[in-house]
Amino acid sequence: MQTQEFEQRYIAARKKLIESEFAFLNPEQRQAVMTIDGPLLLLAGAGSGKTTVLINRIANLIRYGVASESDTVPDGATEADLAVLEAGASDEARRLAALDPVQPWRILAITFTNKAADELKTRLERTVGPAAADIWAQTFHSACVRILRRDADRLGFTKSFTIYDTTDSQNVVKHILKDFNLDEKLYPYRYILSVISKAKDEMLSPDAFMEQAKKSYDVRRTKIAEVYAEYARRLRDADAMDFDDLILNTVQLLQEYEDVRAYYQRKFRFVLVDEYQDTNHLQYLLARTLAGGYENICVVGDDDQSIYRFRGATIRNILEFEKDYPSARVIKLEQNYRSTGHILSAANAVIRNNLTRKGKTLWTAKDKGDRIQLHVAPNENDEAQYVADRILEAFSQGTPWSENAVLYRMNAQSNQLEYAFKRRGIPYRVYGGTKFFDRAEVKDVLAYLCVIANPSDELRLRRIINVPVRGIGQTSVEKCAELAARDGKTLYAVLQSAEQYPELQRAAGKLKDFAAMIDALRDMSAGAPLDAVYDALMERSGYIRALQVKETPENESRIENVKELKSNILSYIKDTGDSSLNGFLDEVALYTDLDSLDRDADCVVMMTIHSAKGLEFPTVFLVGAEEGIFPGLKAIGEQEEMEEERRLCYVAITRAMRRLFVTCAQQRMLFGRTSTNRVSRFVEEIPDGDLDRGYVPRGYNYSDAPRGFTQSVQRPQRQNPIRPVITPATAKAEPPQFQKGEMVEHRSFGRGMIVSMTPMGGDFLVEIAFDKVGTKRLMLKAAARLMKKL
DNA sequence: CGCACCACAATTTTT
DNA sequence: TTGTGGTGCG
Repeated sequence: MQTQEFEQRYIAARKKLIESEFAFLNPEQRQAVMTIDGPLLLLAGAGSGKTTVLINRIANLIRYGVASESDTVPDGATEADLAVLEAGASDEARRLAALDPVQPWRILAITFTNKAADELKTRLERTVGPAAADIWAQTFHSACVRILRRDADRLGFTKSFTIYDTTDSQNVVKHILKDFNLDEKLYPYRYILSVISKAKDEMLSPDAFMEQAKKSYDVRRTKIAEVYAEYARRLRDADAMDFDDLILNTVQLLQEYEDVRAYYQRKFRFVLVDEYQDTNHLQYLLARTLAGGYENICVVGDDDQSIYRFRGATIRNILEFEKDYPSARVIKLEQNYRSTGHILSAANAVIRNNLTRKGKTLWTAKDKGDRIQLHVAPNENDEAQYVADRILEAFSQGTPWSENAVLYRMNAQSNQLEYAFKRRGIPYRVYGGTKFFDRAEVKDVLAYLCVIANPSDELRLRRIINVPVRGIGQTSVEKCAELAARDGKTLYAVLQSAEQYPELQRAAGKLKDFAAMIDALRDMSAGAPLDAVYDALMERSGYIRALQVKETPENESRIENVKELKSNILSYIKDTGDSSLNGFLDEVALYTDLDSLDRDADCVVMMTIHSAKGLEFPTVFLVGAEEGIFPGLKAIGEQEEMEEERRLCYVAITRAMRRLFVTCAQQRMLFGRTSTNRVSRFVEEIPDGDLDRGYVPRGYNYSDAPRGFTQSVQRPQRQNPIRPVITPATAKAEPPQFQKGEMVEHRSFGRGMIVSMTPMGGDFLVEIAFDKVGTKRLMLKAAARLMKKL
């Protein structure tokens, strides 16, 4: 018999034990980890350790189940048990503390990026061990694919439907515009896609959208409705879904099919959503529906970091979470572990100017650190030089290149910086450039694989039907398409039975051969592992052979890329243990960022502020802080847009751990036009105490400053003493594996000779004369792993 | 059919 | 200014 006193002591001891397990967290973090039941909104400021909380919350669920909040005492509990619990941490005590532990497969943790999902998985693995493998830690899109692969046939797709990426969607729309004879000026495909995307977000079917458009008597909108309908039809015919469809169709599947909904709602006892401020309406619905069984939904977000409004993200989701879930509990994480005082104070001051926000103020236990350094350069060229100089200066004092990040509003701003870095031999890497999977040759091979998996995929079929050239011209393809339309077959089906069509007599043989090749590869893919299918594809299609015919450097790099794809396949098989074609294609379709930020390479990092979200760097350069650039022209005079820009600025500032430089140019040439800009209002919003304005030329708003002055001469001395400079000679320099005069083979630049080698910091600056791409200056440490001696 | 040249447009973009 | 996409010619 358990007395009331016994129960209370038992519950208290149990809670104390769990608390001690998470003693390394701060009180708010710990509270978040130990809050179990019902909806929970976690307002997590930048750098407040939200991923840590997410991980440990899951760990708590798996280890202790609902124990940290429950007032239930297990039936058979004895005095002896209590004694063990009260004695504190031991394996036995931990076992006793657990109450209804949550099975890992009943936890769904949704993120936005693959990077975030991967990080979550890796850290979960480290914290909870092998159990991590069963947790659904996925992106919105990959979770939807997983759900749809089971039941897509109920929606009229096959289970091996294809995923269209943005480029595919664009191509479909472009084709439709052409077929409909619509003027591209009046109907830009980008705009149309954004309208379609918005319609999907509101769950408006093409019919419903059309009805709405007709009611508005808007001719243009009515036309767009027709395009939308045709777009939907074509994707359906191709057995394809675009990114929005993945979410939309999942929501529809769950809404329309009681049994499917019940299955997932019973399955997911706990749902966690990361970056909740970036969810759009559909994603909100999805999360809400999936969590509909137990309503144990925990969302983590920061309204101040919502920067994807233009993509449909609505800050409403986070601002009104408490309305959506009246029983919701709210916990704010306001202690920042990333940035020093001045930086944080500046971030707070800037964001405070926004009206639409929940309101929270970050604080730090760190000291004030350096003030934010402002630099007003006469033009964008000097601005870039200033940045390069500061980085070089830091490097000579022992700071690795990779501790520096340069953030800008637009990709177009990176050029001048690249130029300045190249001239000084500063190794850098630009993120957000052309991605591996966007290369034409890679897309070709992937198109082959897509067609093998899904012959209805006409878009991709058309792409490769004559690549490499096999004598199937435009005319033949169009004729086939007409026949397909006439007989209500797919284009591919016409190819397969080409000999039956007298219209095709001349091309029939080639068409049939092509279809036979794809068919054979499909048969093979049913049994053989993917890498073998790839080899067979290369052999039978002659893709690489065709590239080898002409020995140009471009073709060589194309061959490299195609082969690189095979190593991607191999590592996919190795990582997942899955060697199916469909699995790999899903991965590729949803993975935009495979060559993601690798920490090994010691390079200065350059990217847009958008791509920097979620990252941190010891030193950050925020460049182009000018009215018209940041905030952008389009935001000036628009309240909501301006607030989004300000949030973007908040994100930028809070990326910096120890040092933040803000730069702007009085005159800037952008898109071939020179303009004179004032310093960004966001800079003016930073309190004087946190900002070192450096040297400000008289009348800095205008273009009358003397040209060609250099900042270092005219700027007053910094207040903080500059650390002694380590001369390159005294820095620890490893003996180089390479020597002057040697011939080397570089992975991207090819064959070359080392012309010079200059010690610099703990590294060497090498100059290599390449046969094909001319002389390049590289930092040896970074380059060495890409080179071998010849 | 492939390549060269010219016009045109250019926030941001997790999937 | 730079990159891309479309057109026209060899």
